[in-house]
Amino acid sequence: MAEINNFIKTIMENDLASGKVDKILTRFPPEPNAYLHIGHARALVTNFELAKLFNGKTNLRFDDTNPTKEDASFVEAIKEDIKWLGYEPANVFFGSDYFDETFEYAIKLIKKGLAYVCDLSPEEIAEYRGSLTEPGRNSPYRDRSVEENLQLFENMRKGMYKEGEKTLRAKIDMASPNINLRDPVLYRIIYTHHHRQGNKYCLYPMYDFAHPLQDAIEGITHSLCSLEYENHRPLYDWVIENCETPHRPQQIEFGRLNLANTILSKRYLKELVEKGKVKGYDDPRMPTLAGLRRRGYTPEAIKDFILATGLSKVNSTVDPEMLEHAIREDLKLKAKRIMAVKDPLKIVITNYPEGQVETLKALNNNENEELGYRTIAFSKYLYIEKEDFVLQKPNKHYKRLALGLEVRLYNAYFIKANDVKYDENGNIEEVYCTYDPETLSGTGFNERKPNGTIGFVEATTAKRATFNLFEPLILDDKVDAENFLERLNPNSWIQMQGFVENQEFKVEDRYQFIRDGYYIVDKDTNNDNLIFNRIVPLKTSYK
RNA sequence: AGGGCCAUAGCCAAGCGGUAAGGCAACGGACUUUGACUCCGUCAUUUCGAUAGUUCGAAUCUAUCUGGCCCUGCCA
Repeated sequence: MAEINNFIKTIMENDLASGKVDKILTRFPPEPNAYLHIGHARALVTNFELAKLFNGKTNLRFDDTNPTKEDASFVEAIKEDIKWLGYEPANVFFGSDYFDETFEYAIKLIKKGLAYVCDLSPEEIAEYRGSLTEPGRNSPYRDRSVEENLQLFENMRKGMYKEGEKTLRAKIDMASPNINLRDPVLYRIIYTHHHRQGNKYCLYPMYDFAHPLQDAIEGITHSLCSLEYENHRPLYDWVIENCETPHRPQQIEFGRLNLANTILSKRYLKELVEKGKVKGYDDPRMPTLAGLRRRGYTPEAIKDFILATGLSKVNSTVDPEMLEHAIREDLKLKAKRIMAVKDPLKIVITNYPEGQVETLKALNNNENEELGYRTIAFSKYLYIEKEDFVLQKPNKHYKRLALGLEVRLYNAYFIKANDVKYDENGNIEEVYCTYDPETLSGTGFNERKPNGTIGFVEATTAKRATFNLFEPLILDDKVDAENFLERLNPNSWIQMQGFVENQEFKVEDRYQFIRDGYYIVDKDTNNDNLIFNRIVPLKTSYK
């Protein structure tokens, strides 16, 4: 696996060396309101790998402070993705389990005169906040006494007010150039059933108040988050400072990861699913971890990809080629090479005895002999890929079959194409070839060079199979989120019916089909319905 | 425009005052029972967004400028 090296690692090294911290404790804090996607994998892998590097630990913490957006089903999906990647959180916590403790800290702020109950409506709060260029004005409720605030806050907790009627606000600075510091709301009233707490609370802390406290309570040393929270760090620090938490975590921001030509935002992934443009969050075309898993990506490939792309203080848009490279690299030595024909063309070996089926020994992976051998069939009747035959060699770079040319059938013999038979529509129906028994693979035959090597399957023993090929959902270079639905690739899922050699296939086994790509046996596969999903095509370079 | 952050090749990304790592992609070539893999080679020196300065020496320090991202939810 690639080595982890980034500015956060340096910060941790320094903090450890200076004695600022004596162990590393990170946390991965998803809000349970969406499926994890490849972009989230950066935060996930970074938090776990960095902690692991320093023999530290990582907590999984569901940031569930807004019951109107969250759902328990996402909790399970997120847990499963993390487990799939091979990470085991030291603890699984829920931000909402700290509500009582968080509440006590709010009381403390009120007593210190640093928080007050405000009766302004949402519109009024916005108006009083000022603008980017103009300072805000103090709320008329800013100077309520500590006693009155305490009483009102208690009433809020008891459910004596309607939603939106009152908030608890921090008393900081309405003239701050950082708008997050203009008396931010700490608590709001919400009467919605919470996925974990039920109807126990009607008072919910805002992210800006809850998050630093959650980090402090758990003893998080380095709280990693994305760039857009940089403006919130002064508030994060204010909360930690003024709540006088025993432990003081530090927030560090890094750039988000995007994939070129891929839409990653929650809102749009949700739209794809809800409008039926894909078959669900685990549709193999989706950039979700569930989708990539279904597609056949391995956890190792995902992790390698994340580490290979690194991270810095810029939001990066990485070329999907890098992800594809990671999965090819991982499967290279692991996947057996077998033969399949997605679009069959029948071959008749005219000098091969009718009715005879020969068994040949084939190496499972020419780069890794440990994967052993299997047997494949050969006879007078074979299938090859339609695109591997043309009547006449089109150019000197063409390395496949044509009339008068000889090619090697992978794992088998040289065959030479002599004639073709057309059907009533004028399409090529069969190709008549002769084979040379001297040229069997593995015998070291070296008298002449064939015009390339192609795959084949023996026709009488072959298994029928369905091949699913996937193209990016969106092909444009610039993904305009506003009207992406209209520009979805109509051919993003291509299905082909063909044949594979006669082997036993288990669900989720991965193979390399010679001269084509890496495939996984789909979970819907059964005895009479073999389904292969193409994980990624092989690299090709036609000249 | 008030504030914050960022800027190194087509895409990522090291570098932290001593003379531009690495990966992906691309391009030559060798090898080959996969046009794959592997191997060899090329790929920033009017060079680190631009300009000016400090210094024996600057991608690294300073100033100014330019460009990009984020911030006016009782979202996270």
